[in-house]
Amino acid sequence: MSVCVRIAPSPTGLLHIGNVRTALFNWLFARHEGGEFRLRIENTDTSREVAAAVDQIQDSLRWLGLDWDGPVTFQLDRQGHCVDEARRLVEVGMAYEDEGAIRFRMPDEGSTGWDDVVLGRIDVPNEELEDVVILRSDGRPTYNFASPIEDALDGITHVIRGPDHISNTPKQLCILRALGVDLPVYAHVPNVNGDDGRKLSKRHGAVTVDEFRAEGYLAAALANHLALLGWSYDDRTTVMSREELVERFSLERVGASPATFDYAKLDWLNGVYLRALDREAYARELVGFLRERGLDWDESLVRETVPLVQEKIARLDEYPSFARFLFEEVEPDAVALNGAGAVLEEAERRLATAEPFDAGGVEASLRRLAEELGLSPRKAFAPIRLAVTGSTISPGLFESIELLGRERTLRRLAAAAARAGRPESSA
RNA sequence: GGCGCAUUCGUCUAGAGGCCUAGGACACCGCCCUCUCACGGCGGCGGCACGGGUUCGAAUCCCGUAUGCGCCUCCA
Repeated sequence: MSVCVRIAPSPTGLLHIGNVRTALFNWLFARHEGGEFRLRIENTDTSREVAAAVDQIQDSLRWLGLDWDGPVTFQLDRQGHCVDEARRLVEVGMAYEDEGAIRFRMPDEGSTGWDDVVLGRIDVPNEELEDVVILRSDGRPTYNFASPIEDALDGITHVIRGPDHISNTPKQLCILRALGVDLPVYAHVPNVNGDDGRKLSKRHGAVTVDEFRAEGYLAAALANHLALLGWSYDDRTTVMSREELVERFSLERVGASPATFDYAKLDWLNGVYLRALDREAYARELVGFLRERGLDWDESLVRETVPLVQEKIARLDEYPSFARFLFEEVEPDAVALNGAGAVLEEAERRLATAEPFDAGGVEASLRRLAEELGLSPRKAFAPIRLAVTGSTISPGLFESIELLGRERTLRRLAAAAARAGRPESSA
């Protein structure tokens, strides 16, 4: 039988990364099995906020590459069916009216259990199961009724969801049995927590897909990292492409204990992905990122900087501060420049005539300068870097100067020299 | 409070009774490379929550304790 899974977020806000991880597991499982992955929105009203959240959810899934099969379905659209089923259960005596609402009659004896793919066998004594409300007095079905019915309607074969649903499962199982439909397989995957062991929230850092995207993470890196939260392929494989994840994923290897989201590891992984990109792909990601940031820096120059920054930054959002000097004027800290006047003037004098004015030519010229002034390269280049890039941290100095061009370089060196003063006159 | 689930280095994890002197990765520390920052290389620190069993043998099985989380809504 072909596999069919679903992700069923409620449109109450932006897609939380924990739900995204669960969505990813569903998607990986479906793709691995050659089955279907569906998107169902558990909406209970049709307000404008809901419509916006629905778009948001779809954008997030699409950006991550989690494509779904078939149309997006809405819980609200199938209320009628749920109501019919509730009435039917009342007619056959498996449910009863209680002050206007309808409750499902849970069995009193025996137990209800299932073989959870992740947790193993779980059995719950039926006496602990309350007669749950399946239809509210206003006629709307409740979650514990609508959700399993829709799963049945959609032909869901595997319900892969968060652990907060474990105690709902026996109730849903009883309802499904009363309805006489096929039972799905359940897999309750563990939570993703913040570093304090609690639910991941804003104060831990980015929590929605949008936020990760805005911080310059690559979709493939995020997906890779998320996949490793609660699942692993073996004892040594960390970096896996989307294709490899699909090929290797299995529910059997999903662990039972909750994971803590490790931002530092994501940064490292993102760097790995960023460095692996070819120049064109990197440029595309970078240009797209800057555009979303609202930075209208010259695209062709941005593209030229790729070789200078690719190995240096782990997140795209590090780019602006790292390469700003190529697009905007700089203001080196005068105190840090103090006493470097001689070096700066000499650098200006030599670079005025250095040929060719490319990274190699500039490097040869500046190294000679350092040697002749009796300075270590480190010492000699520090003030030059500061004068030219405005920072003590920058891409390679010589490549940066080449890109900046002779004219702007000389101007910055002169301006810095004027503010720097001579070593003996430093105050 | 009741019920449920979980518990291996700081973090993600490997481990399905002997392969474990518990492996890998991130982080951290040190050294090397080096024009800064990164990258890369080498090395180091560091863990089976606790207590009882079972067994010739337990990180692995059982029981209990502790801790964390979840559910106990006419929320989803």
